[in-house]
Amino acid sequence: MSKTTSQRPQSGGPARSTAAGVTIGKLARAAQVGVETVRYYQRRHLLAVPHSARGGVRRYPSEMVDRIRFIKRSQSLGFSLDEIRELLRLEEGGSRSAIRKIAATRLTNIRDKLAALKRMESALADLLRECEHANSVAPCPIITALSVDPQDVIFSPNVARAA
Amino acid sequence: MSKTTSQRPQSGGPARSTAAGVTIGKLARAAQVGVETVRYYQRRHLLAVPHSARGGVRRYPSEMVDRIRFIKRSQSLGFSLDEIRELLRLEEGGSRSAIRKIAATRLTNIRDKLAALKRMESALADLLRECEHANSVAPCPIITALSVDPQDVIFSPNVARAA
DNA sequence: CTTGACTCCGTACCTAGGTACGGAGCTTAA
DNA sequence: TTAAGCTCCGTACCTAGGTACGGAGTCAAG
Repeated sequence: MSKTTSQRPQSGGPARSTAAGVTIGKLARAAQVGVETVRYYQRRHLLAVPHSARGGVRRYPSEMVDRIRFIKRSQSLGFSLDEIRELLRLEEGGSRSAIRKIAATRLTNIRDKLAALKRMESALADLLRECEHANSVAPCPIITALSVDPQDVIFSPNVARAA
Repeated sequence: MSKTTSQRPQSGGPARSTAAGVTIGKLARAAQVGVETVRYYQRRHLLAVPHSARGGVRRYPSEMVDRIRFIKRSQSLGFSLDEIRELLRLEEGGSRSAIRKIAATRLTNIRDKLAALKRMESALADLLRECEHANSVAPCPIITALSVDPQDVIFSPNVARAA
């Protein structure tokens, strides 16, 4: 549809010719990402750079939209771009166990972060509750806890900034 | 204690004189951070830079160790350096409500992250379980889910990379 | 008075995942 | 043919919280 100029929602302009495939701008719009993001994925080797057909403007197969969506969905599950590159490599025909291994590693990492965040959440919630119920002349319990408190209770060291 | 050279555990060297206070290296060691980290906190205005007593080497009051520990404990509860700067400013005499507001904001943020991580965790755990129980000839359920799946179920968009 | 350890200061680098800029060239509608 | 709008490519910038480097100065002990 819309080979000629008939309706085109997003900022129309010259972007197609008779050649097969779409230009990078159209690809990016279709995948709901920025052109710069597509180029970034190319630099990170998540997307191939098609051979430019003499002259310079490259044409992308429309399946590449699916590949970008794959990337985005994978990110939403917490995978890093490096992991997603592996997943894409394994996508067709790769061993299930390799895929599971990547997923399992990421799952462990997510659970670690979850545990760290839960500790923060409960410590902070406790302090906040304490502060709301403490009498007004006493020093703020939040500040007090942060000020000296060598007691563990609050945290095990170096759990906050774990990747 | 230990005004003279009597025992010094960590890599001795010239670091004190008759002047009051400690040098940056001693301060950093006492607070369990790197010298560069102390300087970084100075640049970020979490720590004051003492006037250098003619000649160049600055002397730090030992209370500054407590200040650095305050920063570290605050970080372990999830506060950003900007927030910690505020907390330090409010530490003595600041309004409790201002302190509570900072803590409450951070708590909300932590809970948001927690919710996002939980969604990731359960989606990923489900897929992994599915994959382990699926028969071997079928395509990997993880890949399948990432490949097309326009159905929501897995995620609400843009929840992954929230700050 | 030399030597070694430290300090001072500015600057660059790191992770992760992009975003932004800018000049040059291509494409196509008018 | 010209102008708009795109593409190409390299490079710099962003967040957050540091870490690393390197030259010059200082300080104290031997």
